[in-house]
Amino acid sequence: MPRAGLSPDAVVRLALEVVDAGGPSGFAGLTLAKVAARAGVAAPSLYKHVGSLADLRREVTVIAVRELTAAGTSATVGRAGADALHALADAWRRYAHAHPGRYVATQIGADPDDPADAVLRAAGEESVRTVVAVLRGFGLPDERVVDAVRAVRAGVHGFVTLELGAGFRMREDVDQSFKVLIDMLVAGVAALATPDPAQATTGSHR
Amino acid sequence: MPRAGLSPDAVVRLALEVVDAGGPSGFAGLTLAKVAARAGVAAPSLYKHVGSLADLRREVTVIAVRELTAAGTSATVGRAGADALHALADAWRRYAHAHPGRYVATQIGADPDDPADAVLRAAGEESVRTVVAVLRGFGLPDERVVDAVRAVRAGVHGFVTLELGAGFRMREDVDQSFKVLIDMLVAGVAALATPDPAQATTGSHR
DNA sequence: GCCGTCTGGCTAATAGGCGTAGCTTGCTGG
DNA sequence: CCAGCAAGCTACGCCTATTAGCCAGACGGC
Repeated sequence: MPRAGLSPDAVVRLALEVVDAGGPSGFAGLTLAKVAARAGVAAPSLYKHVGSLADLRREVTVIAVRELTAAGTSATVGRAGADALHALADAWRRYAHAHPGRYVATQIGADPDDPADAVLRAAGEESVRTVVAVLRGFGLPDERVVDAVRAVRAGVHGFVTLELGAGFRMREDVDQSFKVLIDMLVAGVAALATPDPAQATTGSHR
Repeated sequence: MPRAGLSPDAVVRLALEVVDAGGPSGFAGLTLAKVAARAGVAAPSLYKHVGSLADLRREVTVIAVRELTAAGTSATVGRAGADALHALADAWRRYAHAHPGRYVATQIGADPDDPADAVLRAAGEESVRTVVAVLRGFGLPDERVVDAVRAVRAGVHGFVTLELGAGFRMREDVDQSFKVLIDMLVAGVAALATPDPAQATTGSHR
């Protein structure tokens, strides 16, 4: 009969704890039963605060996406060009290392048709906006921006995903490999900005 | 009392059907119950042919990895350099489009310590070997090969993952964006091969 | 041709997950 | 002070995986 004093926000906070406690598979291991146990409450009681497990997962995802976005923006403030892009990529990877479960949550795509995913869609677009802002510094023609954004997202996300999934042996060299990848992306984006295809990799930005 | 005539291989075949029928989430939706239904058999009967759901998933993963490897090798035979790398990347992406469920299965990382994952580990290494072979054509110094392999894997895998996960709006331009990304990787790998950097950005620390 | 054994099915049952229904009780606004 | 709302609870239904134990068909040895 003692009230546990839960609230929707408190439940989400506990869910984040569960995700964080589970390592890279923390998001997959997020379960109402675990949240309830952490709250000291029977599982069905959670439905007074949350619509469903799917809802809870979505809320966790939104928070993770926003945190990732914030990490990117705060890392790139006052920087431009290659410097900013490196900072953005490093910030993303640091976030993934610090919160692997939340980073995995980030990978969840929003259903374009589901109204319940509207907030998540907005969060994702906000995140893309950061990348666009960083790439603006390269002076890309408008029709190439989308390609550059996708390349950067794909490269960083793919690298981090492989890394978290234990896809790499030789752990010591991973930092170096990441730097090489980002250098490739920087050079590639810079090349996209120069309409003359003869000479690539001229680091001129704008 | 009529025998269904199952066998371990037949069960795996049915599992692949379930995965294929489920689209990008087919691998996540792989369940013993579904396999049993497809086999016309009660779920516990499957244990006569398969150790557990985890075992079945691993077998599916191994097959998917081998198929992906085969797609890559057959696409690159007789090609070299940028041509081969484009062919490899395209082959991977085509495989992911043709078998999204199996491609997702491919992402499962092998546990380096689990003996049960030995076959999966071997399959993954075989796959990496294809990439190494393709990159050999660029004349990379040995100590850069690992960086190049990781960059290529990360880029292609990240792109395809985002694409399958509905991470891209404006679906029409995706092919173009992929080509741009692969061009970046090709140029980046080529730049890695030339030790004289007019502008190689091999910069700050370690 | 027959018998024994092996094996591939089955049902029953356990354990754990999500989610719903309906009850009870503590807290709070008037 | 009390009525009602809200936050707990238990009990239940349905879905998973997995184990245990039973039974009958098929096949090898004689």
